[in-house]
Formats: sequence, structure tokens, C-alpha cells
Amino acid sequence: MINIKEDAKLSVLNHSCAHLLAQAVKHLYPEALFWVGPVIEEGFYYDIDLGDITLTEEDLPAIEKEMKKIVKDGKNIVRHEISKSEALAQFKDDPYKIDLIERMDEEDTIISCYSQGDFTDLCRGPHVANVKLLKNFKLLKVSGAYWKGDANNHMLQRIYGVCFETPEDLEAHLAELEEAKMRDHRKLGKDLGIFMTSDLVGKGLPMYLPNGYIIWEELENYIKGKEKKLGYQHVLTPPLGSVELYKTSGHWEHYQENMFPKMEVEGEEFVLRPMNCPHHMMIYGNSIHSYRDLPIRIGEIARDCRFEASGALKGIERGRTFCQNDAHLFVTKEQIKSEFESVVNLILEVYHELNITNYRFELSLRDPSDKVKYYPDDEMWNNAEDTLRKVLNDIGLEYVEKIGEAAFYGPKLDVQVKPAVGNEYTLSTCQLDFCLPMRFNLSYIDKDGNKQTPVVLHRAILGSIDRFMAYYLEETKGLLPLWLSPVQVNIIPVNNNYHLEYANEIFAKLKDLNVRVNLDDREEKLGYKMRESVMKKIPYAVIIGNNEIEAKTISYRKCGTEETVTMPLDEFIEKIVAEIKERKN
RNA sequence: GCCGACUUAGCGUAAUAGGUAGCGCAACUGACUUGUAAUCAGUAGGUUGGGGGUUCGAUUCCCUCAGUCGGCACCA
Repeated sequence: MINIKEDAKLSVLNHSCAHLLAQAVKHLYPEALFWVGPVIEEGFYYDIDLGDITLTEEDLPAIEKEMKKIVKDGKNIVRHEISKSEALAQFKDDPYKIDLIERMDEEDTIISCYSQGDFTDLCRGPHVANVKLLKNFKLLKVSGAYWKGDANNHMLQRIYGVCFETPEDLEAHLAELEEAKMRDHRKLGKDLGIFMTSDLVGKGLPMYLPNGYIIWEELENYIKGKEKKLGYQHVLTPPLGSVELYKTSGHWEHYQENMFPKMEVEGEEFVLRPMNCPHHMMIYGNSIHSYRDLPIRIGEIARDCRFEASGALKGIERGRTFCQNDAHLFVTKEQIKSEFESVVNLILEVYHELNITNYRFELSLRDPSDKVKYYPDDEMWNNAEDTLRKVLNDIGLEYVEKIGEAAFYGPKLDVQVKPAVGNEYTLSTCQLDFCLPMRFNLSYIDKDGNKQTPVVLHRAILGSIDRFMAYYLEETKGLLPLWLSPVQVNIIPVNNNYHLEYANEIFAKLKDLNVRVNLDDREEKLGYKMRESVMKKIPYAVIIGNNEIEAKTISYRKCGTEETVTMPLDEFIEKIVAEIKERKN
């Protein structure tokens, strides 16, 4: 999908279209007041105060119609500059504009405005020369949006739209949006029998169906296998813990609001755990450690529960319970670099093997002015951030820095990906933490016999199994690689009366080799069964008829292709087993 | 949580200016015996998301609760 904000020409076009939208809204709703109307990756929006009037999507066609009228009228878009005091006078009845003007720095700042016919807006520009150039637009949705993005403020109404140079580009874009909806993991999850939710169980609590759990198990085995090779030790800890545990870690202070409320049992207070770091801290602290033992790498597919805002829930991408592919690496200061590098390499290796190419790295740092969120120790923070930056530069990894995105206990490297529908999110993460080991009083004995505090790397490669599945379903459009597919081979006899015996023989052989194989022996036409095989995204459809029986061969068609391949049965079996083992895409 | 929309059979949907609902797929039964994306016929399946109100009568109008979706805010 094209990033409009990063395309200079489209960016100007969309920005101008935002003004066009505002002008049309002003015509239809004279009382409307306007906040800002920026260009975003997906097009543009404008935040509008309409008082008591509430727009719905049904109002958009009328606004579009008015926009087209203005376009037809063909006014030039003219830039002019005024002084700050002139601007304050000109917009004196508009509190939003006054707010914008007053926030500009110096007294004599020149403020630029753009006018088109009867409409003028504050704007740095640039804009297209004439509204006639804004022909190919579409308004997409309306929603509420907090003023200045602050939930303590009132809500404005936001109208989203998009604009292109040609009608064909617009059509293509709208078609892409439709296509994206089709590969939304919530739709695929339902169609392919991967997960379900139930009102009675509760919202945000997904349940994995047999097909989904096969994918889950394969992913779990895959990543744990990699971790074992790297010297990780896996543990199993309970999905709840005492409130004291989280007071010790600091999570209670920082995230109490986002945890399920505490429960009291026999005078003790517990919470469903939002995070399993404290459990792993306790495991480390369970025994004495020598510098010779470090790094110690403790991993767990760990279930956590977070009280996510209801509006944030989204299938298995974000639920109120999920399983992290978590691990905590307890290291000496000297080992930070090599362990961090090893984690980054593991991320790159996994992404490469799973053919994930569309991602970017973010270095999440603290906002030093935020004295509430972050653990108060400037030296520790500077040390941690410098260390991380140095490691990343040494590795030569491309990343962008994000101020204010760090965890309360330390800076982190996040891998950001974009889902089919919705906002970018974090898939993998690696976090540097000098804080929790101190809070839990962890130590190891150095070579001089002195107690030292280890450093902890928190890391999750698949993020959570849940979110990873959501992402990967969307990436693959549900056509998973063979090793992950719930059903790998679908055997379809042309005629049950004559071909079932041979089909059964193949079924048994594959089954014996732990291939997930299905024999479709229903009394239906071949075309019918082929269609269903494709819709269920089964990678291999194997057709068995007279030709195959006579020659001891099979014919197969790979899902998504039109080509039929015939080969000896033994060769096919070898091929399938090898492909599964190699985890080929 | 906030703003808005939506909720009809397992799934996808239609309809009613207020008179208790159709269709397709899937399921089941039978016929057909089939060579690469839907064979034909029949059967069954709904207190139209829950509760309340208005009304002679509510699936339709109103209130409320729940859930879903689009955004916003949040995301250790």
C-alpha cells in the first residue's frame, strides 16, 4: 500500500484536499470550527468541531457532492502572509485558530494562509495551484478524535479521506483497501477455523480451535527449538502472582490501572499477571550465581492477562490474555553487547526464514521530562541508552529513535510491522534493564569474589504467539507455509468406487510420517472438492484417478496455482516430508 | 474508556411506511459415479443479540445492557 505522506506529490494533493473538505463542510455547516487537517500515510483527515451536530458515514456523500461543486467552480488556491497580530485579529472568533497561532513561537512570526474562494485556512502549505486538480478523492470514514490527542480533552469529529491524481489510481487504492479487509486475521480466523470468541466467556478472550492450535504448537516448537540451540532454558510459571511481587517490580505503581483488579484470598492479595518478568527474576534469585554461569537465559511461552480498554481489543492481535514468547537474559555488563547482538540476529534469522520483509526497527527511549513514568535514575538511563545506541551502531542496524516510548525500567529496541487493517504495532522487542535486577536484589559473584548486580535483557521474538499468528495470517493471506498449515495434504479420489483404495494407501503412508493429511472421500464432484480445498487454503491437493493408479503416481496442484504436477508416489512423499522438515515457504 | 455505526439460522445476507421473516452456502436424506473453483431433488434449521417501554400488535419506534466493527486514547 502506498505511503501518501512520503510521496511528495500525493502529499501536497492530499493536503489540499483536506482544505477542500473543510471548505465544503463550512458551506454545509456554517457553525463548523476547524482544528487541524494533516496528511497521513493513508491520505488525509480534518478535525472539526460541529457543536451538537454529529456526522455519520451517511453524511459523507453530501459533503463529497459539495466538494465536487467547489472543484467545478475552479478557484485558484492563493498563498498570502500576515503577521501574528493580524492573524489573531482575523481569527478572533475561532478559539482553535487562536490556540494554533498563540503556540507559534515569536511575536513577529509571519503566518501563511491559503485561500480558495470564500475559504481561508492557516497553513504552511504547499498546496496545488487550483482546486480543479482535486478531482479524484473519496471520503472514507468519520470518527471521534480527542482535541490535541489528549483523552482529557473533548472530542472533535474527524473525517478521513484520500486523493489521487487519476481516477484509476483512486480505484486501485479503494480495491486495495477491500482486499486488505479480506485478509484481516479476524476474517481468516473465522473462515479457516483458527479461533473464536464467545460473549459468555468474555470479550478479548480468544479460544483457539483445532486448526489454530496446530499453528500455535508449530510456532512454539519452532521458536523454542531456536532458543534451545542458543542456550536458553525454558521454565513454566503461574499466570498470577501476589500484589507484593508487582509492588517490588514497580509494575503495580506504573500499570495498576491496566491490570485485572486484585483479588483477596485468605488475607493475601493476588493479581492475574500482566507480565512475567518478576517470576523470572525470582527464578534467577532462587540460587547463587557465579560470573562463570552468566549469561543465564530463561525462556517461557508465558500467559499474561492485561485489562485492555475495550476499544483496543482486536481479535488475537490484542486480547485481554495472550502468551508471550518471552525470555530474560541475565548478563554481566561486558556481555550486554554480544547478547544483544545475538537477540537481534535471532530476530533477523526468524524474519528471514518466515519471509517477513516489511518491518522496521525503533529505538524507544525515555522522555527525560516525564518524571512519573520512568524509574528515576538519570545515570542508569543515560548508561542504558548509550549502551544500546552503541550496540546498534556497531551492528550497523538501521533504526529511528522514539522519545518517550521506553518501558519504565529501560530503553528498548522494537520491531514495528503493519497489519492488513489498522495501526502499526510492535512484533518483536528487546529491552535493556538495569532496574529490575536492583529492585529484586539479584546478584552474581564476580571473579574477585564480590557481589555484582546482573543486567537483564527482556526479549520476545515472536512477540506473543497470538499476535504473531494474527500478523502471519495476514501476511500469507491465510495460505501458510506447509509446515504451519493445519492440513498439509488433501487427497481427492476422482471416483470413490475405483480410486478409494489407492487414496487410502497414500493417506496411511503420509499419516504414518506425521504429515497432516486429509482424505476427502465424500460423494461429490472433483470440481467441488477442489474448490473447497482451495478455499480452506490446503497447500497440496492430491488428485487420484485411473492414470495415477496405473502408473503408481500422484497428481497434485499447489494451492494458488493452476498447474498440475504428476510424479511417482514415493517421490512425492519424500518431497512433502523434506519440505515440512526444511520449513520452506 | 470516548465518538459513531452495526447485531436477522453454523456462515453470508433479504424484507417489513409496526401485522411474529425469505434466499444462498453449509448440515441432513436420496438420486447421480463423476478428472481440477459449486450435480440435482428433498428435509430440517429463526422466540430477528438480552432486558424493558410505547402499542390491540414490535424484528421494525424509544430506553437500557451486552457484543462486534471504524476511528480516538491506551499498549510494561
